[in-house]
Amino acid sequence: MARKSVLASQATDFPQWYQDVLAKAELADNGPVRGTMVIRPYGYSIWERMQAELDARIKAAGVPNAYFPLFIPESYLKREAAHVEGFSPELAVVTHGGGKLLDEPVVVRPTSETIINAYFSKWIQSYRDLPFLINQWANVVRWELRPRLFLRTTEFLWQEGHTAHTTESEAREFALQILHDVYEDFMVNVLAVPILTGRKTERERFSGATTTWTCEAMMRDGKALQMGTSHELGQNFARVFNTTFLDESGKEEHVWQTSWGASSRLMGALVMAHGDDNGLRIPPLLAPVQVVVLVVRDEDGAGDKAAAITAQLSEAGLRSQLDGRTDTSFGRRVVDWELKGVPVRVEVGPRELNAGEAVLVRRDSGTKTTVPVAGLEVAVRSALDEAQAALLAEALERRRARTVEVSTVAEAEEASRTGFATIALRVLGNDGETQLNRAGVTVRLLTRLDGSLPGADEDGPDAELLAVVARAY
RNA sequence: CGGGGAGUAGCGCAGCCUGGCAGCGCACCUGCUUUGGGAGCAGGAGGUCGGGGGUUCAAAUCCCCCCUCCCCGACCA
Repeated sequence: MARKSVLASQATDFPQWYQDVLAKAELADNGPVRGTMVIRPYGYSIWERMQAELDARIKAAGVPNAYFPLFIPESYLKREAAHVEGFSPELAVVTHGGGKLLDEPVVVRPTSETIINAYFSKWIQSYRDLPFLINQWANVVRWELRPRLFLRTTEFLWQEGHTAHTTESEAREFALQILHDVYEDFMVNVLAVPILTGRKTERERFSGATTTWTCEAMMRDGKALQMGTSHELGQNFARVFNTTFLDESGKEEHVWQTSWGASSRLMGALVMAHGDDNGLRIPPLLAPVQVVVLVVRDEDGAGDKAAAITAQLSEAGLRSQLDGRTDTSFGRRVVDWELKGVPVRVEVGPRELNAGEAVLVRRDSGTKTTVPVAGLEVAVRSALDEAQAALLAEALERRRARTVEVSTVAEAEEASRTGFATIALRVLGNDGETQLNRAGVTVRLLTRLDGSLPGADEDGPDAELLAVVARAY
């Protein structure tokens, strides 16, 4: 009964490990059309947890949900020059409908700024209507040249928020509020993934935005992943869609807008930020199943006892599940739950029964402790709390260890082989960014020297900014 | 689209060079024994060998064309 490895090891072949774990943990499969993805029930249950956590934060920011059409008139996209230029190569365009050639092709939304603005201009009349806030949960399509499950798929799931405000500063404030109170809070406190927040460089900015704010994290292979973005759109879309309002003095003004999104890519972040050679490690606050109860051997009523323990844990408010299988070897069952990353495992066998105990195993550390069944929920809860904190601490430490300050572009390129590099923007410059791009390295974000967010206009040769550069997914 | 690798059972692969009954491991089904870290034995089912064309008595194998997937780039959440 020697243990065989189920997954490729991360150190040997990280991309293979990623594919292995998606399959073995039953998260997703490739769809039949290149770049499409089937999200399996276990994977989807995790996504639903992400949705629930994000949605609650979005609502707390005062943004209600709505739904806009999948199909957008092609002409809408073409109105905003930078926007259409940014998206045209990745659009899916429908030319036929009902068996006939369409007069005007419709595009499958790559994002919904245009169609939402068409309705904002209809609904917004007065400063009294502002701020106008909308979020939608939807699928979008961007024809990808190089798809990867969750990280970059042709069709993906996301939420996209769209807001309109009376002033630029109010719009900026809102974009940053979403960045911090929705994205950063969720990513750090629920996903247990430490992130850097900052501003995108001009070439990394969203097509049609004036400023893009981003959340970037380091994966276990040292590469960066953009986990969410919040954009200031200025009046770009308002002008082309004529989204105006009458201000208090009766003057007609264009609204100032934001848009912001986080996608099913977060699933990839979860896998690559915490997963180890034994499978996923899901942070307890996110986990759809927080604790699984296993019957080691169904003797002396162990099966019944395990069911009772599961009920006990559920009643205590823990997301619990009983694995009552007895036709599969114990080792197999353990490996299954490790692959799925369930944070805590409770093992009940004849040995513990007599003593009124159970074995509690933490997935993140592998730590095993024997605890009394009476009050088990307290021990489980504290194990979950510790695991949540440990995953965040581990990820933070990895990022710290793999981030180096450099003072030349060549050093930045070298450091990007294993992690992040920070370099003064003044030293990097536009040419340095080009040079790094050629080597497959991008500027992930810009911050002030102390790591705080720069102003949206804090730019130019005088700005004392720091660039964080890395290879990215 | 450029460079590299690979398509053979659900998954992982051998067979191809040198043409001659389509195989192995895991998974699956049945039975028995098992169950404290991927159980054992016995029996069984499962294949247009990515697709099309060609050469040949005979093609997974040789030739031509096409398609798909993976890795590294260019586009991007």
